[in-house]
Amino acid sequence: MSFKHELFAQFARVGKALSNANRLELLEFLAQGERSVEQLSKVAGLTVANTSQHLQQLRHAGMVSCRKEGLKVYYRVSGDDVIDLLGALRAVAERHVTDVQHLVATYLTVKDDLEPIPREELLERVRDGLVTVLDVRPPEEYAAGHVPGAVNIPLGELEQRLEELGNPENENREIVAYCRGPHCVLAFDAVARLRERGMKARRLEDGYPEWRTAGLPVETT
Amino acid sequence: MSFKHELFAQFARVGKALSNANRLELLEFLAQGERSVEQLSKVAGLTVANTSQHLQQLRHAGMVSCRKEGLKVYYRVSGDDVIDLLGALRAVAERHVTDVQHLVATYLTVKDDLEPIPREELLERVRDGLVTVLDVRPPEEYAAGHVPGAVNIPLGELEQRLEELGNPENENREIVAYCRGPHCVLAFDAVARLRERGMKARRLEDGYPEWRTAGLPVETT
DNA sequence: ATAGTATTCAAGCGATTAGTAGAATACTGA
DNA sequence: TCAGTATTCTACTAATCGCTTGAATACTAT
Repeated sequence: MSFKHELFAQFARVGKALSNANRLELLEFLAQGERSVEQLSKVAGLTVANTSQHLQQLRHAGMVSCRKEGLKVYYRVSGDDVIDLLGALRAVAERHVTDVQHLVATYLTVKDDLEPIPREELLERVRDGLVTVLDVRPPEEYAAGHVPGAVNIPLGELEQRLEELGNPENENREIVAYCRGPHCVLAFDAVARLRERGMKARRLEDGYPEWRTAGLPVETT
Repeated sequence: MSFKHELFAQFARVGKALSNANRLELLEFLAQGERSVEQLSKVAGLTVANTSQHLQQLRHAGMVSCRKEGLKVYYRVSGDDVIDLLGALRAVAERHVTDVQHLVATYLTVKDDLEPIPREELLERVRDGLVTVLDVRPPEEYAAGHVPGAVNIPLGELEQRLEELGNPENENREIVAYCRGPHCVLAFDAVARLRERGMKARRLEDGYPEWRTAGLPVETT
């Protein structure tokens, strides 16, 4: 009978790792690919020491692994099952925590208007050459892996680099934007801006990590 | 940008619900079906007040719902996505927390010897009438739902009621036992005992909640 | 060696959490 | 109405958690 108790205690250790907003944010960044402690601390707005401590908690919970290269230590999620877990967590929060629905409704009012496109559908259209895929994440994240054929224009440079997207002969070609995940605001923003310019733009239903773990093809460099 | 932070804070609320061993145990029982506060407190070995408090935390995280009937309040998981989340948590713990592997190896040394059978395979064999399915959970849980055609013999009564399983004309008929979930010891025990008697017994890979949420047929009463 | 950099460790604080115990609430049946 | 029962609420304590600060470690380049 103590076996059972021990087992639940170990499961709870993984649960604990998920019980803090900053750790979840770190995990989401790690889901994009390998990152150093310093990068992570910047992006999450935490001190380096604090970030390091969170990362070690995640490591004890078996959710991330690390590798040392020279001075730097690079962390990564330790398997696709971790990304699945994050997805399941998100799903429950979205469906059952009314505050999340409220938040999403408040900040992403245009959510339904953006007509998100499912992964499989996008893949088909890419194969048929019907769409231009736009990756609005920072170049480092794009370099670590992206949807095949996607054009990388970080959100901040979108306005200046519009011509990279447009095909003069076919100005109504559809653009599908994606970013880090289903709640990342980058893609929402991009679609809104493109539409302001009269372009036909939609959003991928989720982000790059989900694309990759779904076993769909990816491209690097 | 505060949107993002708020969102992670809400996800963390769900994570917090998963961060305590007792709450996870309560959730596992709830995954079997509806239960009153008193039942839950008994089975988890907690005081009623404490159980009630845990349940309310789970409710605020949107993981359980409740319904009042007369004096009693019945709790239940608020959707199949919650069961998926528990499964994902278990999967990560099993694959990455070495202590879990150690625990399982120590207490369930026979795990591999029991040749667990996957859900789909069992369903086929049941259809072909090749196996006898044995549900070793308590009668209340059996009544709330079980694998079609399964015989219910709680573990404690197994030795006395062996004849309900055996077919005199075909003593080598295979028996597949299942219980609450992949780490519940009931089915392990049952298989071990049946094998001691020279019977051909195996274990279902996971338990009843997983069977049900996989969309496989269930039977009640 | 030495200086510089990335990360981890250790100690300490305020805030949060798990649990207990006892009172309060809500409902049922006599 | 009143007694009995299931659940929830309200303090309260001990333990844990998140974060900060400053020192320690590990590695690189000069």
